[in-house]
Amino acid sequence: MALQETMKALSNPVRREILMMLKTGAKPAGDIAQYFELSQATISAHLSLLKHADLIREQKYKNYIYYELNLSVFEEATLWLKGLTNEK
Amino acid sequence: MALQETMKALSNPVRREILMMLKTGAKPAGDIAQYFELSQATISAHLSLLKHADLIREQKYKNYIYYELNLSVFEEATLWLKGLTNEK
DNA sequence: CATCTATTTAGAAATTTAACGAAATAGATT
DNA sequence: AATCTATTTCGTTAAATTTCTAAATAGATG
Repeated sequence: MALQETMKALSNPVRREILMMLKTGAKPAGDIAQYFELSQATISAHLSLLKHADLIREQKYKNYIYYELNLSVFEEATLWLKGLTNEK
Repeated sequence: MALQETMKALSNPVRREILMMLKTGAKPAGDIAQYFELSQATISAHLSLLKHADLIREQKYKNYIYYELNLSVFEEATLWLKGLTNEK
């Protein structure tokens, strides 16, 4: 089930912050890494996980790999939470 | 930050299922444990984590400890997701 | 085509998480 | 008070996660 991957991906604060960064638009991996006090490799691993969870997509341009939000997949997580809080 | 605890708690499938179980009303720990093929001790640990994340509350009655959803805290998680999906 | 540059992959260490059985606790019930 | 019952706590183990450095790759650029 995809929900598990989504929730797992969202459970890490670095990954959540990456997602927040991408709210304002696609960014190359290097820009993202620079923002954190973590190695490029570590950020790359987080990006890979987010990508596998389908929360972000990559798009190559020139020498760079731009990452951008894939909003549609958040729906499922939102719905799960709603299902809990709403209807009786 | 509370969001971290909330997200961490929600990242585990057993804990999410426990929350779903509690949708229909408060249940004693034993009833919850019986539903899973996991030891009482393991379920107790999950309940403890959910309690610390403030997603559930306990309520003692007779010999039992009933657990129930504490819906208000889900709001924060919902809002975080909304903040991501809604307007830039 | 040789070499930068951006990024990923590999391998390893440290930490966290999830699980168990056994022992402890706390509250009813007899 | 003694005992039963529901649940937690303890100590341990196995697996997963997060991080690092170093090496590999893949595309531009000169």
